[in-house]
Amino acid sequence: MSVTIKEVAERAGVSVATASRALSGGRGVRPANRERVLRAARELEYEPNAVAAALRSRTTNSVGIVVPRISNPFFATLVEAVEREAARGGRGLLLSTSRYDPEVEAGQLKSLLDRRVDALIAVPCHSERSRAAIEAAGQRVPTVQLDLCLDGGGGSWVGVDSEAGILSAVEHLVGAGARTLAYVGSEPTDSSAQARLDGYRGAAPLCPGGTDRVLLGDFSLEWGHRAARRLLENRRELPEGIVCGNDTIALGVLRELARNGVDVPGRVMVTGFDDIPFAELAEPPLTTVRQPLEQLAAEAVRTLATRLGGGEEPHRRVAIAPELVVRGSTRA
Amino acid sequence: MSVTIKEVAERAGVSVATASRALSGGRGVRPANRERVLRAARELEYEPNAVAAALRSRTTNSVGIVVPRISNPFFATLVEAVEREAARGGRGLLLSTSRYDPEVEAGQLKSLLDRRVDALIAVPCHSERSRAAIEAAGQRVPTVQLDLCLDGGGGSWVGVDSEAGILSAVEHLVGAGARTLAYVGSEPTDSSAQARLDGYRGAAPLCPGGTDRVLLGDFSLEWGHRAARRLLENRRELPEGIVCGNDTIALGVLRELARNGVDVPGRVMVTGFDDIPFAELAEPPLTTVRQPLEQLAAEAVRTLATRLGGGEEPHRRVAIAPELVVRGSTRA
DNA sequence: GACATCACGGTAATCGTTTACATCCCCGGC
DNA sequence: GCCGGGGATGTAAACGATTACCGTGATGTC
Repeated sequence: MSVTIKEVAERAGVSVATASRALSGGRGVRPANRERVLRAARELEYEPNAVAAALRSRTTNSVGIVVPRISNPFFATLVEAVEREAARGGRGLLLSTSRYDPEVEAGQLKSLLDRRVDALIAVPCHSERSRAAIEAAGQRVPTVQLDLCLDGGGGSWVGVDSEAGILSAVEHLVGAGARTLAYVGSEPTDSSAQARLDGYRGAAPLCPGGTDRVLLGDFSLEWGHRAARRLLENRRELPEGIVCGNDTIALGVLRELARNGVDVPGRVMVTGFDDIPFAELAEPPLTTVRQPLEQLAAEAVRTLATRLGGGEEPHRRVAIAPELVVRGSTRA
Repeated sequence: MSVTIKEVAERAGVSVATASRALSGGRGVRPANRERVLRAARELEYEPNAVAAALRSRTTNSVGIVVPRISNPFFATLVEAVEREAARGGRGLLLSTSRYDPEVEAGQLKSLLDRRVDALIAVPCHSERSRAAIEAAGQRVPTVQLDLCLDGGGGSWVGVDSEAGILSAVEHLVGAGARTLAYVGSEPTDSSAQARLDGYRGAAPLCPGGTDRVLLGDFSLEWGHRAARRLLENRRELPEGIVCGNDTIALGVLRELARNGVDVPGRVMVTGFDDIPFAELAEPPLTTVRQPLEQLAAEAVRTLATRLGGGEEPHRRVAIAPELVVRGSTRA
């Protein structure tokens, strides 16, 4: 069917060994021979069979990634950055989604391992029920947890320093004059939700007034709506600053406040977390904690690369400090 | 290193051939032997090497996809749907991005072919300069163009019926009382831009008043802003309906109109195209033409599946009719 | 001139499966 | 009792590269 290295070798008048050497790097081959091989390959329109190469060399030049979903812009951007980083190193990216189901996630990981990816990047969809599969994978190939991580740590991880991010949001709100705060976030079912909540509780003392209103639901727009309605029940006690666990919640909150004629940022200031693309399109544009996605992806791939380079490195845990992006939903 | 089928066969007391047959389907193996093989595999924690299987069987059970970018929510959703569809069939998904660069796109396609994907799905980033690479790929494996397509057709394609979509938007606007229309879209550098523009021109006669204002730029928010400013220059000639080439443009237009105190939908009605997630979060929520992404993905995979099934089918071109979603930016 | 060294190139083993083909056995029909 | 057929199994040849190992000739050194 397709032309093999054997035919290239024949046409160039050398052995397959020499042809192989010439085609991959060309070290230890006389320039004249190298040229003849390359020309023969070109003339025959030779297309190397990466599968065969992978079998023999025991490396597929590919990395697998499993994320909860791609339609979430946050993960999409992350995947894009990882893809670019991988492509730069000549590696392919095998993408899977877990749909927030640990069983599916385990199956996807297994499938990726069967396909012999050189390394794995995973966003564990559950801080406990993802453990078995991810640790098993870590036994077989370099594996790094991205963004979320397993409870209790264990294995490499690259993510953002959520506590620091929330802290900067709280500092900003207090600095801008907010005397009372509330937190609207998600139940701590994953490590980010947990860390953000911890961050809020840790930063609360900075605010002299009240900070005791903590509403926990999930990371959805609807929860933002509901939480805002709850805060609006007693108009007088409406906090002057609302720290949200992510941008989606914050957009929900903003919307509900607008519907009820509450002035943002005049009466209430709102902050989000992530800096999804719509954050700056909101009305008013949302002040938020930006996730340094490019950096996260680059760091994740770098972590894997050093592990692939043969170093039996100890596990790394990298927390990158995020940056506060101030927009119209808070006063400067 | 890892356990091979040979060891499984030994433990089960059969030949590797029988072990292989038992592990894949189990047809032509006595139930007793089948059981013993499966048990041995379980006990040894055998993990099949998909690379070796792929080499011998000449099929990798994987499909490649190349899209311009994944951070675009439209493509992200598409990729997600394709991933789900592929996973359902036990196939892996190799993801690449072209970053709207035909050269990069060609390189990615070649890399995927080297990896011997069974089939390819591509969103050609340029209607002409993508041609060579995509046609070359089509020679080697079943290939389907998704969403966008090459100029002049050729090869299989699955996408949305843009003309019909724009037509339904125009009909809706006219039905809601708009007497003058304008179109804000992208220069026809890709097939969708072209089809939507054609759609507008085709539908224009439905509107008794003027429809001659056609502003062409690119598919960006900024272009939406600029185009709206241009329309606002002469306030009296502001059209009563603005048909936008996609949602991003429409959001830009909405925003600029809001800044200038124009009542939407009272004075002007606006429609988008795509139905990206933020469309319903806009203020007012955007009436738009929804792309049936799940259907597109399913249809694309189905197209490939029939081609993989051995059928030397002629090329298929499938245009799915989109659905108009009416929201607050137009009057019902 | 002898010998160690070195760069290059060829032969063949190898990676872990699938599968073509041969073999064997059992059964039923005549 | 013989033969044909079919199902289960084993043997071994692929699949298409990489690479361990060895041979060869050139070169350098003494």
